Amino acid sequence: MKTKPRSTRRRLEIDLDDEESPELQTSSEDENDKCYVYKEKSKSRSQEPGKSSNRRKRQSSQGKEHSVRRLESNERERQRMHKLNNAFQALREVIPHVRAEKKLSKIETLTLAKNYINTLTATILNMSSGCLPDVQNTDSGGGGKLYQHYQQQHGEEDNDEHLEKYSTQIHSFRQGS
DNA sequence: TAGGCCATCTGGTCCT
DNA sequence: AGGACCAGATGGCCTA
Repeated sequence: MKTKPRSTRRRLEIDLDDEESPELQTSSEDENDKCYVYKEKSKSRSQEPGKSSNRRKRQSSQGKEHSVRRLESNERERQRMHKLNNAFQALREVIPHVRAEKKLSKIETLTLAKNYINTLTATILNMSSGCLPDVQNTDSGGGGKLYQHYQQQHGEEDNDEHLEKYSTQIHSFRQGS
């Protein structure tokens, strides 16, 4: 269980008057929700040959303006990631799975979703086999296009394989892999 | 304690 | 030009 909201876990607090101390410091104000002060991260990247000095020069020449833009950019990136996480959550809610007491990870969510879609597609094709609409005369999609697309993606695979695969996967997640 | 998962920061690149 | 997107880095939390 995650006891602490992660959204407020770390925040950049750039001291606009001090740009020359590349180090990580902890704020002692709140021990329960530590707020880290990142002066400069990603050392390995900034030490790439030919790049480090340019970045340093640019930052010191533009100083505060750069820092302000960085903060705005960080905020937008957080919002973007929050949207992405909301989408993951929405996906989790529509995927049937057995491990309801534990949240699916992102990779589990994507993998299950893919196999769930395959299973549904296979089921639909099984149900509609023998009465597929004429592909040539339909331009609005429907079973024909679905069938075409499915065949392109899966060739001659047995439809039942997907149900079996999905079912197996659900059980492996159940066992907490 | 190691490993998995995650949030956040960051600089580069793409797109509008 | 500025925002969106991406991938790498980092460090915190949790569980086996």
